[in-house]
Amino acid sequence: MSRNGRVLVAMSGGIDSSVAAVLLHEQGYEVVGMTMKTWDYASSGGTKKETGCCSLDSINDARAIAVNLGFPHYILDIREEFGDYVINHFTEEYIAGRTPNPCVLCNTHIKWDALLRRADKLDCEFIATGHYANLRNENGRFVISKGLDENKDQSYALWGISQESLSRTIFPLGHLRKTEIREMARERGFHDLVNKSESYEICFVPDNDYRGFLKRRVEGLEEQVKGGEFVLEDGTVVGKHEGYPFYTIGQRKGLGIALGYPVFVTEIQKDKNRVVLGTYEELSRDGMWVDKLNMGKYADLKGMNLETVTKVRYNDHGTPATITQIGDGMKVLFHKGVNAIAPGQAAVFYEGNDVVGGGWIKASFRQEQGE
RNA sequence: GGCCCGUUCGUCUAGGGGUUAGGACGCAAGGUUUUCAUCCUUGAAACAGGGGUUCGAUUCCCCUACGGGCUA
Repeated sequence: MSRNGRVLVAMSGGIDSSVAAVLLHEQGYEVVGMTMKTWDYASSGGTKKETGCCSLDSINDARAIAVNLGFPHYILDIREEFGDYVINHFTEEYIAGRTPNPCVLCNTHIKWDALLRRADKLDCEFIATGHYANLRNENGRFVISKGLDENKDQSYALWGISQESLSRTIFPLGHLRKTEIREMARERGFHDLVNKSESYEICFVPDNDYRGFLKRRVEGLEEQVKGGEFVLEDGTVVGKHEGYPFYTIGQRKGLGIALGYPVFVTEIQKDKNRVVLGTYEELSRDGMWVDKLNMGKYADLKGMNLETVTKVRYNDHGTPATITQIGDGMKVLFHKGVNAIAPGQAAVFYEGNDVVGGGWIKASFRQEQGE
């Protein structure tokens, strides 16, 4: 029955990873299911019941699929390593005045490593996830490319995974559309999955209130930073804020500032505890510096320019940009202005549908200030 | 102390004897989204108070309160 080998499938309990497991099973892989527990909801202080990927319900949902199809299912407890690395990084970044992306960080440094280690113990050659992305081997490189379903494409979240990890990874859903996934689940009688609402919050912030989480987690933070000033780009003070860590560049909602026109956070000045506000036009930047690169399609771009479409956020459509590798960092020059570049978020470079690589945004600049 | 002007959603305002009192920003709720955000849709929300005139007053008139201009 193991025509294709053994594969460890990361199952969150949601429809996507469940269908991924089902498909691999039907394709003749010897499937082993694995649900990761990254966080204990009891300790995050929220009052809402568990809804995320690590809840008891989710684990049971994943297990039910495994039982139904007759393959083994395990729970992988990575609370310790996840908490130390991802959550500490998360709070440190906000305190540093940046905007972290814990999901990408987890994929890059925790999830794949943890899965592969467990895969080794269970004699699995491969691991698989329910991400909407494709993967191919070309010129000795493993190249991630966008999922077929443009609206669901998740390649952005995967830029940080090492070549070595990718060499053992399968994305069974990359060539499918969400509507097809739903249809497959329905055909196979998994009606609960079809109706299950998807969870979008950070897995360790189940009530979706990251500000509350930060306040609970960092002793004295709230008192220390509250009462800073909102200023316009010309320095005019227009109000008081809750503290610089509670804002992100590009943010509009929750400022409580009514000037007659919409204003956005354009800059966070940590040292002065100031949050700079500006118009939509004032959010625009011409380029940025990206570091901690992980290259995908090409091993190295040193000494050459590459035309790409670069995303600065998960949900960004991407903007044409010329990228130039300088040392271990990348200089990105956009062909037109890009709004709301937030240091701490990930930048991902695309060539067509292929992920060239990515890194963490260090700083953005306007043309006259660049170079 | 005399003579003028102003007071409309939380904010800035449009309007003007019969209007569902309009808009922008803010706020709230949904939608989109494995981060934070953005974006989209919908919603709640006001005529300073008291008297008149009138079929009818937020609008016209008169007082009271709070704000701006020449004069002793």
